[in-house]
Formats: sequence, structure tokens, C-alpha cells
Amino acid sequence: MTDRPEGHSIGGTPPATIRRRKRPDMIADQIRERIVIEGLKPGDRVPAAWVSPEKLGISRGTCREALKLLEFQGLITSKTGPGGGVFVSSVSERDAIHLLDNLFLSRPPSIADIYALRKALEPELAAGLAGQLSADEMARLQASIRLYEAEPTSAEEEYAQRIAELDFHAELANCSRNKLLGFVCNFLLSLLKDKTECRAIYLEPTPWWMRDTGINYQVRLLRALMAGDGERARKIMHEHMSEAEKFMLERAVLAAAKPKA
Amino acid sequence: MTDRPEGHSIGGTPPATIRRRKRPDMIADQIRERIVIEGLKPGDRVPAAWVSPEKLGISRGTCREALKLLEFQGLITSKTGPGGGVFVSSVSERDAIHLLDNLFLSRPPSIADIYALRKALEPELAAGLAGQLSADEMARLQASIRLYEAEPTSAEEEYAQRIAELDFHAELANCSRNKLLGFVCNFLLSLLKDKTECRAIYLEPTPWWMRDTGINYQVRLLRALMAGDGERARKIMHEHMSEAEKFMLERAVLAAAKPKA
DNA sequence: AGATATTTGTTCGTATGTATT
DNA sequence: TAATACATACGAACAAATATC
Repeated sequence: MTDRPEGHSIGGTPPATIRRRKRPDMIADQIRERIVIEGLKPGDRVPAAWVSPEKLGISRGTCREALKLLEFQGLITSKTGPGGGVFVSSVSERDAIHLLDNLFLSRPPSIADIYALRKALEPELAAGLAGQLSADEMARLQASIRLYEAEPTSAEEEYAQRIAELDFHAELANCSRNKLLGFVCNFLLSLLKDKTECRAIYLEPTPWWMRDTGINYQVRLLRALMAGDGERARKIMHEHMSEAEKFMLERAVLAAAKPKA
Repeated sequence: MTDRPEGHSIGGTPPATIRRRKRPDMIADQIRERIVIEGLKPGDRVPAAWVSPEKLGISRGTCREALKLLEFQGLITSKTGPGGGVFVSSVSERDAIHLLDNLFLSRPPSIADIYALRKALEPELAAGLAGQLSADEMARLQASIRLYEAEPTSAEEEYAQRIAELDFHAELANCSRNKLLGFVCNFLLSLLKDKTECRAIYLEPTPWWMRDTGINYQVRLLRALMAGDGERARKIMHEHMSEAEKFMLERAVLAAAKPKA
């Protein structure tokens, strides 16, 4: 009988505390909570006392498991050696989106699902950008448009242009002063890019009317943004999204109808 | 097979066999590979032989580590008891949201940022739910409202009611046929719940007019949903979000002005 | 440069709790 | 209720990494 003085009952709370959740999970949450409350920033050292098995009244293995969980979540990293220990780390937006992509891999949202969100968010994004763009940002956006201004001469070029078009929207998202909004928009773009269904559509030639109106939208959008007219920008983007959705849905049924072509 | 030729530390041989990768990682990959190749679907039972330490030639603890890893990744869950064991699961939405919370921990979005998204998405969510709710879902939503129908008599109760109010929106999100939309809405709610700023606001008493209009909105919303009137639901939710945002922003400046109270 | 000390990481065997039959 | 099968937790010993002297 390894007589642990108090064993694994943390604060003493004996009264019928039903312990459904696993211990490492609880410990991890506890540590995370402390980090949040104390306001530790990426790069900061997590005090050894917070993660010491003795202080926590748990075994090394359990503690390690908790830390591993936090590490997997990208919240901390640990370094070996003297002066080493546990440090707060920051998750990059790209990594987070990658993990989310994996999440939706098993039950991928439909094109309609994705566009329901894009129709709601991208106009908001556009409106928020009106009169806010720096000269540098504006230049990058205009350069982005130029990439697909020319008539495509090959299927590869066509595909590259379609991707560049998505990148235009990604640029917009990155410019957003509302980082949360920018993140979600980028996530939606990533979903679109990854969908094999969409890839197939992008590989087919785009009809002239879609290309034309597409570029038309972007130019009008930039003009509205430069003029600081948020409402016009919102309206333009909403129309653009509606058109794009209609186009994608039509192509999707076409592609489904003739999978051989 | 049963006992590995050499313990877990070979007397020497550092040069030839470089074992960079850790054993649990390798085992985990091995098991995942098998699951993918065999085409096991979520809910399927993972054959005990695949995860038995003896068959794998490893110790119980090491095997557990491997399983833990797969559990972190959301690929499996394990149930106790006879007939229990390891089962294939799909990544839980909760874990994914946890991940995102960590992303924004270091640069938390403002209340205005969050509500910019909520104002755009929650009305969409509501509209999509019109006439789609099952009797069971409707019952749960109504039960959720009842939790904060009564006048709160203490600060704790008040706080609990505020959280329950958020849970109502979480229920809505979970009902959504557009899982992507539901996911993002849940994520926004999680951000709100985590914000220390918001926690402080929630702890303060809610003025009667806010509570009243709050419940009013929910009841009207449910009525519109039951009637299958998507446009009315959208409008109601939009108003609700605008009101809630205004309220939160006002309380935020108040809380900032008198941090002592 | 090299030995040492410090800290994290890995793996084992064993004990204990818990849910199902 | 008892038995059983399984997950969970613990502690010890070993290994690797790294800063300091």
C-alpha cells in the first residue's frame, strides 16, 4: 500500500465530488487558467511551482501528461537543461488553420455552407476596411488583381489565376483591423482551397462573363475602399459573394453530372 | 516477441540505430495507419489485438501513452468496463475550439470585434433554423430559457443565468444544419465566456430592462422559428445582437472607469 | 574543450478505481 | 452483489539535452 498522505484528492474537497473528468485534463485546465489569469505572454517562463508535481500533489507521469496536452494545444513549449523549463508559446494562425482543416476533413462542409458564412462575413470585412488601408496595403491589393487581369492562355494559368483570386481575399483578410474577422475569413478560404470538389471546378475554364464580372467587382471594391465608402464596399462584396456562390454551385452540379469529362 | 530481446536501454549501439522518434509516437502512427487502411469509421471498435501491449511488444504504460496521443488528436476515445475498449471517434468540436481559444489568448479580440462577427452570423444561424427544429431540439431550447426566467436572488445565481443565456445560443449553434456555421458561432461564444473582461461584466447585476428585453427576444425568436419564418427570426436575432453589443460595450467602459467597485 | 549539474523526457512494473456483466 | 476487464494513476530508474564551470 503506497501510502500517499492525501493521494489524489487535490484541495481536499471530499464531499462527493464526482470526478468524471480525467485528472490530466483537469490539471491542464488549471495550469492554463493560471497562465490566463496571471496574464503571461508568449515567451514568458511558467513558474516551476505551477507545474511541479509535488506542489500539485500528483505524480510525475500525470503532470507530464497534462503538460503534453498543453503542448499539443500549442500553448506551451518546454526546454531541457539548466535554466530550462516550461514556457508560454504562441500558436501561429497558420498552424491553427491547419488543425482546423484536419477537423473538418472527416465531415467537410458543403460549398453552400461555406458561402453562407462568406456572404455574411466578407461584406463586413470590406466595410471595415474602407478608408483604413495604408498605401502599402493598397499597393499589394492592386498588384494582386493584376495577376489575373490578363486573359489566361493555358489551363495551368487559369488555375493559378483562380488561386490568385482567392489570395486577393486573403490579402483583404490580413489587412483587417479586426483580427478575429480576418482569421475566420482566412479559414473559410483555406477550406475552399482544400476542397477537392472546388479544385476540380477551378481546373475547368471560367466563362468570360464570370471572369469579367469578377475583375469588375474587385476594381469597384478597391475604388470604394479608397473613397472610404464602407457601405458601397459592403454592397459590392455581397454581390460578388452571391455571384461566386451561384457560379460554384452551378459548376458543382455540372461536375457531378459528367465526372468523366 | 513477448519480452523484447533487450530492455529499454541497449548497452551501447548508439551509432547504428538512431532512434530519434519516440516509441509511443511510432506506435500511435502504426495504430492510426491500421485504422485508416482498414477503413474504420467513427463509432467502430478498434480490435483489442491492435492495441494490446503484449501483441505490440511494449509495456502497458507505453501503450497507454500511444493511445493518449491518438486521443489528443481526437482520433479515438476509450471506454471503461467489460465490452469497453478503444473506439474510433471524430475530432470533437470542443477540442478544436479549445485550440482556437489558445490562439487568441495572447492577442484577445475586443468585444467589438467579437460582436462584429456575432451580428453577422447569429442572424444567419437563426434564419437557417426556421422550421427545421425537431421537437426534441425545441424542447431543449425552451428548457434553456426557463433557466433564467426567474428573477435572480444572488450574485452567483445572476452569473449562472448569464452563462445559461450564452448556453442558449450554444444550443442554437448545435442545432444548425450548417455545421461550419454552428462551429464558428460556438467559437465566438467560447471567446466571450473566456474573456476576463466579460466575466467581470457578468458578475455585476444586470439592469431589469436588459433582462426583460433579453428574455423577450428569446421567446419571440423561438416563436418565429416554430412558425418557420426565417426572415423574422433573422431580424429578431440581429436586434438582439445589437442590443447585447451596446450593453456589453457600455458595461465595459463602466467597469474600466471604476475598477475598485 | 570537456566534465558536471540540472532539468525535462521515456518507459517500466504495479496499484487502484470504476463500470459492466 | 460479486467478479471481471479495463482505464487510470503512481513511483522509480533510465536517457537525453543543455548551460555552466
